[in-house]
Amino acid sequence: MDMEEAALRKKFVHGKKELEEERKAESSGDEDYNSEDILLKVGNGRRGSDDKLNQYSPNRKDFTYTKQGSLMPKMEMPSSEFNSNVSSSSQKGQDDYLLKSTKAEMGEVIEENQRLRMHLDRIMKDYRALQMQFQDMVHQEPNISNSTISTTHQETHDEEPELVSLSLGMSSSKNHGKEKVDDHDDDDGDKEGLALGLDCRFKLPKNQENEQRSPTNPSPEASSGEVKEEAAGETWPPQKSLKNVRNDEDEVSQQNPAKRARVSVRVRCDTPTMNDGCQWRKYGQKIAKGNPCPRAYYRCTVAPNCPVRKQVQRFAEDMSILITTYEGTHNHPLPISATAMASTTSAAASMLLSGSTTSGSGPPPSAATTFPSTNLNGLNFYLSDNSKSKPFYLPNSSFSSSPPYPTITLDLTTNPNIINSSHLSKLGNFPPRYNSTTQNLNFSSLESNALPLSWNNGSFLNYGTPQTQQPYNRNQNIIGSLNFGKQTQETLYQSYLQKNNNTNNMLNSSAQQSLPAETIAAATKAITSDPSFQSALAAALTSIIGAGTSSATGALGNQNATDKNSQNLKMSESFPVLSSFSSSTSNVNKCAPSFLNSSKPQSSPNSQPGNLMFLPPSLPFSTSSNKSTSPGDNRDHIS
DNA sequence: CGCGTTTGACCTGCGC
DNA sequence: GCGCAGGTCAAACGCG
Repeated sequence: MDMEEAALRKKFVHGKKELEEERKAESSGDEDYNSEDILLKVGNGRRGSDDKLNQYSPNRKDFTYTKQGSLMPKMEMPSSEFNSNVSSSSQKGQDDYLLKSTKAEMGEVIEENQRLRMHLDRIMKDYRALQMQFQDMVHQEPNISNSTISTTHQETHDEEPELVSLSLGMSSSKNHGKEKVDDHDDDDGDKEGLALGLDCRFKLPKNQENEQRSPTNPSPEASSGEVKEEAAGETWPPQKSLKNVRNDEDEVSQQNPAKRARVSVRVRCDTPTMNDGCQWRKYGQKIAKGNPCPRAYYRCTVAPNCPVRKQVQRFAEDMSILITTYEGTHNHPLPISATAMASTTSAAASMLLSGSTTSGSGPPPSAATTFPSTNLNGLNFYLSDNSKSKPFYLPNSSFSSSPPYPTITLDLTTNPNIINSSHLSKLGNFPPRYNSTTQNLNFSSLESNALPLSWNNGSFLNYGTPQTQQPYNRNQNIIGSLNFGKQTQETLYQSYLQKNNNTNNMLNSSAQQSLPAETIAAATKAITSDPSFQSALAAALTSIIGAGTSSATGALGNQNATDKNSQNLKMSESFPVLSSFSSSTSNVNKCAPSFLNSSKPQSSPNSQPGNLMFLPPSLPFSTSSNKSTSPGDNRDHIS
């Protein structure tokens, strides 16, 4: 008995050791991934491996993850029994049973390990091949695209804008990829394969930023490394309001007549607005046609000249849904608390622009794009066009004339039924004048229909460190809420931004205005094949989840009592990053109620959501002056 | 008193 | 040209 047990243990340990050794051998290369990283990366672009990857889902009950990412069988018996402390004869029967079952599990584990090894090898090969492929494209395309992007923008300026809807965690998909997103991994991959700039210019002085802006690529953020909430090339204010624009902004606008993209974020939020980490000043409010709820206009006040504005409006048919539309490009570094949102929205926006200006003829930057559905880091990420699946939206519905700007909507509400085109149409032109072509992107997490994302009134991610927020002390309250490695996030985001330039250039260079259907297909390709977008999205999502796992010291506050009470994900549980989005609908997306809150006892209920309630009272940077730090603070009587 | 919000007026673009 | 609607301005107002 004991000998058998010992043999089993030895066998098991041996198998485990092999895995570890293999991992070491693989990590000895240029990249320092672990198996998780590799799986994740491959998951970015290769749909074909989804099923395989799913095997690693921590959701599996018979396996658990070790810190190193290796799979360990979940032993039914206590570890003490496994340590051959089987002296008691009364337990012999039980021990026999346990040993028998353990033996069987051991065999499974060994087989599993072997399979894993094979998969790992294959994945590594695929990944490197893709990496090389993309790298080649990145190196080859920029020159061409740089010379043509300006004209491309001109040519596409009048092209019919599209509304792209991004739905996070809304549909039930079957994919359960291994969803853990490893930021470092992304960084590495970006660095090597995507040539993403990792130089952090987050605080680049504005003049330098302008210098770094490529004349051919209007996106300030993309080149300057600033966080952008809008798509590349877009500039605020609209041409009609240029009279009030600063000179530098005028220059940008004039140089970049390219269409502007808007990013609309839809969140269930009980608070007037969601706190996205930026400071906003309300400058107007208006009743929009078709929506009894007034639309509020906010201007970014982080920097005096920041052209970024946003509109906040309640959803007409569901007042609990708050729609925030961002427009413009920040000309200043953003508070860390704002980078998460910014990265997500910028990714979406750039994707939108890329897709809208890309013809379907060109090969996607990377293989593995599957239309209309793609697995993105475990997110079922599919796009539906007018002719195909229409999960939640009814494209071509009641949108009126051609919208001035392409708009991408990030739908963080959990109820797919609510958000659909018919509802949109009743928003009262919010965004205004939307048009026919509606692209739907559903970042659905498998079985989950809810996204644990919550902005906590906006800042759903807080991974910053004080050092990075020097200019924005007011927002530092967020610090301490979720610190999971700012550098990783920043790097990743920077990488995304920089890479995005390349991608856009690439896409634009090959782009000609195309038919709507083609445009949709192109957008799909662009989206699904754009590792940067995936990375950015994954980063945002990961940060959320990662934050949740970390015992967020600070709260992401800003929730009203109701939100706070809302249940939340048990972040303490092990989860695969993206797959973990399976929260009940109720959890989802109330601005405040985020799972993030769950990690934090609502110690600091703040009547003013905008005020970074997150700050421990002791923190010096909290000031009362930021009354308007976020619209949430502002008493905009929306709804 | 300073700062932010409110709100009516104004500007602009678009469709008829 | 007119009307409508979105968007912005800026004086008035309120709050701390």
